[in-house]
Amino acid sequence: MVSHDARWRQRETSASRNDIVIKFSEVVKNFSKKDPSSSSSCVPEVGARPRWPHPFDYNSLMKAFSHAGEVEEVLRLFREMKEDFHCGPDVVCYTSVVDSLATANRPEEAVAVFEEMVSAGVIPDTAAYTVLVKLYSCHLKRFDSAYEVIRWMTKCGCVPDVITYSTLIAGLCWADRVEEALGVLDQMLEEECRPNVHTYTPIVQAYCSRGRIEEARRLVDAMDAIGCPPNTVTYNVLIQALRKIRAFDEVEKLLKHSDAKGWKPDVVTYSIYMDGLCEFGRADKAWEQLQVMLGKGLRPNAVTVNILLDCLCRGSKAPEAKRLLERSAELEWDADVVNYNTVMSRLRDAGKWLSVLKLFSDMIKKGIATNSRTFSIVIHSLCKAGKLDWAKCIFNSRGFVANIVTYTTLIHYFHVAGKVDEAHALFYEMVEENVVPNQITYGVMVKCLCRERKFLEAIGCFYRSLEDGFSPNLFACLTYWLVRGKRLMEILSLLQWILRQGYIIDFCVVRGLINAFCREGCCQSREIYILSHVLDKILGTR
DNA sequence: GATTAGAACC
Repeated sequence: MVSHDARWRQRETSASRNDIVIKFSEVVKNFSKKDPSSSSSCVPEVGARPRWPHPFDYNSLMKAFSHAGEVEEVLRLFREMKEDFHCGPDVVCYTSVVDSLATANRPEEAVAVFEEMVSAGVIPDTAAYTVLVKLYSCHLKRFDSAYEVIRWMTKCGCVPDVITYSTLIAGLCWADRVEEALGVLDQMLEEECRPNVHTYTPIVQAYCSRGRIEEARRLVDAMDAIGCPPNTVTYNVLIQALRKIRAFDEVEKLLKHSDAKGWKPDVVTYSIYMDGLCEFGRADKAWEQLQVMLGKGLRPNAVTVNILLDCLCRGSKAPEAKRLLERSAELEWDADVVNYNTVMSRLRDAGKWLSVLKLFSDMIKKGIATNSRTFSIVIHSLCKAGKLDWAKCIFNSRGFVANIVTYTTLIHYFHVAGKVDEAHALFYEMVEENVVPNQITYGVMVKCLCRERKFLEAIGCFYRSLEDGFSPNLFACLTYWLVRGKRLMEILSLLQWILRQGYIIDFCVVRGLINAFCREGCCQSREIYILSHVLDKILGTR
């Protein structure tokens, strides 16, 4: 069965499927009918049209699926290549698969495929080892292993190149180990491996994200001096940092001198700048930048449009944002699902459920693929307006993909409306549908059960939530309700159990408990004794 | 003809 999450991802990536189909048709042109009885060789005769898909073809397809985040398709093609066509993957194909798995955060499988390549007698090249470095450095932050891969590849006669080192440096920078990254840069220079703009930009970014703007500025200037001029991406990183500290004059200065410095601001540059202007209440100036962009022949993309729509919504102009979205085709804006979700969520917050429904209908008419987030916004909007029946009706409609947020929203509103049975039924349906409850869902359920004075069930629900880790907030919520229900003995045994498990009860939990006890007036005879015992347990004073 | 590195919105 396909999980909800996977179905959600399919919707999220539906736009990129078109690209895949185009690439697939190009590849298919090179394929003739599969003939399992003929020779298994995949190498065409000289001058003959290839009868079998070549590793090139497989690799093009695998890259397209990998780019769209469809790792299962990549793996299916990889298996097909090995089993159906008996055409052993070469180092390039193995590298694509390892990279795809690493990017999809499936490290064990990535390493297993790499090992399979070595066992199959395929010799890894620099690109293959670099993907392993990326896995350990950028994804797992296991730098000892990343260094080990570099030593190992060198021993095998494979020289690490500028990409290998830049990848390692990027990982170190993201892990806030800038000084160590600078050490790697020195090592590169010692080995006469010339750094490029990809090597320096992550370092500029690390300085920027830690507020070390002056060092970032100096490095950008130094890059020019050492013959590795910063490019648009480097400047975008710097501009993002300047925008955060509201140094808009400096951003203007950088843009003004861009020609002289040899770089061209792109749609990302203007989007960053406009987003900063919007965030700090300078919407008019942001819209001016849109004109500047258009004047340079740069078309706003979906991200730019989103920044502007969000800007309107923040300025209490959500209805205006809605009108722009509805006219997006005429304005030649490529409105996407995120744009609609942004405006719809703001309209939902403003209680404009009818406008939310109108935009939802507009999306469907325009053929813009909706996703779970869209449905959650629509459902939430209807629930907020007290239209639970309509919400349930849309929820039950065909083609609807509910996720954890949708379920939790509905459960919450059923609970608030006192429709406890429906709330419970949805919770069980969710579990049956393999949608895993999160701490927010458990919080709603605990409240729901406690309101009905089903304290033991609420405690059971809390124990179940521990599969997802201990949440002090959820624990505080449960104990608050137990105090209100005067279930002091239950609190005591729960606390004993929690402390035995080694979970940490923080200050917020203790304060919440004390407040709850005070509110309930638990200061008489036997109760005050139990209360004192409970507090001693928490504070470890007995 | 294919493989490895950096930036913006929700």
